[in-house]
Amino acid sequence: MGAGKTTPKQRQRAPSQRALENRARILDAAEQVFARDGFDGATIRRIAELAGVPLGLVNHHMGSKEALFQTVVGRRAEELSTARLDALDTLEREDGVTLDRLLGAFFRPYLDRAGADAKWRAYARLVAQVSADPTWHHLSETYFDPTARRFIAGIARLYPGVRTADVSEAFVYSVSAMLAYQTSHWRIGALAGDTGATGTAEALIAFCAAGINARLSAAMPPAGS
Amino acid sequence: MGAGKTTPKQRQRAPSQRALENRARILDAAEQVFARDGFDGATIRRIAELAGVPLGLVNHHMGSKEALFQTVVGRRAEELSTARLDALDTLEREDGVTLDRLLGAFFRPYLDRAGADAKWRAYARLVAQVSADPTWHHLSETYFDPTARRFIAGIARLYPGVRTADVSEAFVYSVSAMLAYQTSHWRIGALAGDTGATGTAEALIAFCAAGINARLSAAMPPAGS
DNA sequence: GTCTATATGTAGATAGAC
DNA sequence: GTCTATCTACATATAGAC
Repeated sequence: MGAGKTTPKQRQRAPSQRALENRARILDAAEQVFARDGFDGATIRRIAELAGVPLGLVNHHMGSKEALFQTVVGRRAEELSTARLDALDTLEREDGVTLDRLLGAFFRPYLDRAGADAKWRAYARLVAQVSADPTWHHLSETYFDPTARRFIAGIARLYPGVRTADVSEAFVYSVSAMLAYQTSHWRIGALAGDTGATGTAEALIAFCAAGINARLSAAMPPAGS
Repeated sequence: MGAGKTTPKQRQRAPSQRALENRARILDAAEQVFARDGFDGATIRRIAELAGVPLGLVNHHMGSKEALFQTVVGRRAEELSTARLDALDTLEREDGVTLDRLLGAFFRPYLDRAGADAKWRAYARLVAQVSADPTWHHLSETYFDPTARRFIAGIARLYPGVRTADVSEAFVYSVSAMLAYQTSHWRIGALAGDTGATGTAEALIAFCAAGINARLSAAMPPAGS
């Protein structure tokens, strides 16, 4: 196996800084295009064009369109899950779990990032697509469900005797509200004549905490009876 | 202009019962395919195949793919808006407006139909697509916003002095919760280990009414301050 | 009104030069 | 590793026979 002359131990492949840069540019561009046009509406050509790389590089670095989508989603989902679980761990370690704080631990890692970075705002549209489309259920299972189950269990502990299905329902309502603000704030503006700013973390937490509490506190009869 | 022999006054076009049937079958098939695959993922070919009509008939009867989508959405949206506004009119005429009843007037016309008919369940996925995608904002403006504004005004009247933007925000959260149940109940099942039934109208109203009340009652400082 | 055949464009993916 | 040229498939839409 011929050793390189200038860099002795470089047996197989050099990372090549340009390759890494191109990879990152493709991921960023794909995120933007997938968020705007949806998975089916997006084209590899637009992604390559926006990234400023030749068309062939996209498939070369990322594989199929579907694999690229999963990579794009997974990259941010993993950062987010880590932050959320860290916040939850801290709460539980300090024995300070309340519904408000628990929702804050789930919402704020995303809302903080979305407030500061347009790339994270685009990510909400990706998640909304995955959540609404059973085709992507394996992505939900891999990236979202394990974290969601920890928070659902945390909420259930606050309401002894409650059914997990009811907690899951209320939790999905809450997540949908968070996503709805990110994906539909253009519609909120259209519906409201005034221009008051909306969408603070506090407003969202107030809405969801009250909703969850009402849904789980009430002696609501099982749906079937 | 030769008059027909057998049917004298048939100057321009007969409705032709088969044509009407084909039109209806195409609309139903389109609704199903658009709901399952999304606008971009759907193909005219699948729609024609599912409807059992030749490919050319779809464009002939419905025009472009985009026009077909709008027809599909509009058909149900108009029935729904009528039912919702009727219920609201009745409430206001009888001076019996409460937040719970108002949400019931908005939610029940849809939930009743969705509970009885799979076609209405598919419609939720169409609405979710329209709501999440600014590309379709003209559809929202035409079919959804006028009705939504009436309900937002009704809620605002219950909370004197509240900002319309805040009511709109809480209303969009609520609608998203309704849509989320229809589009993501597969995920609720996956998240909950148990199999308890969920998704009653009462559960949804309890969640949203409490959330809206908390969001609008609290002396929440404007987001900017 | 109904249906077949096809025009025209564009998609994802890849083979092979550099 | 990078990039160009291209293969193959399938999309919407329509022209024109019946």
